[in-house]
Amino acid sequence: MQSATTVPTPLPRAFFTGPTLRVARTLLGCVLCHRVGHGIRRGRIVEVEAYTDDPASHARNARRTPHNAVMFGPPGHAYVYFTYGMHFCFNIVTEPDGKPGAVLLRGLDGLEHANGPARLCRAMHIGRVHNGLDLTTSDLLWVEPGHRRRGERIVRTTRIGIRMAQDLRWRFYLLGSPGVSKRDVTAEKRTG
DNA sequence: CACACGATGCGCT
DNA sequence: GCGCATCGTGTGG
Repeated sequence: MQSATTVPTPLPRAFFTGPTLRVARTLLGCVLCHRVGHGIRRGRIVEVEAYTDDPASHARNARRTPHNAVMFGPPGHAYVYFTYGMHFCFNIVTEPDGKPGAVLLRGLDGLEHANGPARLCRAMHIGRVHNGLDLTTSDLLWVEPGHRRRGERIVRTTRIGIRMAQDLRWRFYLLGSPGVSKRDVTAEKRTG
């Protein structure tokens, strides 16, 4: 049990510098933290997707634009974008500086209505102002180490809501977690 | 400058 | 399963 006055212990930059797929898997079980008002809002990460310079990514063709520039920057920063005229999505930048990569957070446990990337942002009060924020040095928004429970399995399946590269199984979630936005029963059987 | 459309979610059929 | 809200961005004329 942690006291309310505990100083943040954010995951260090080295955690996010690795290959996007590995960082994505490793983020499962970690805890996203945001100071909101007088308290800290926390959610356990239970569903993620990896994006690099693949055809479904905002950094497709490794093409850098003002909009996706954060994805090319140093790891451990927040990449927040606005979509469908009303929703925000929250990513964490991966890979060494100069190489594009990010992990989209799609589901949290421990909060109501934090399943799905847009609802996650609403539940965590994350928005446009957080784009580019360094999560490894900020005392406002950060990620803390977590753990997977004994026997807790990772399901590996395809990403959601994209048209390109639908064959890639770059979505990962924790089996049985209520914060998962969309289950894949077939993939769960493969998991065992 | 016009326009198509999206890493979504909600309500209705 | 389908339509739609609502707007920033990329692309093409």
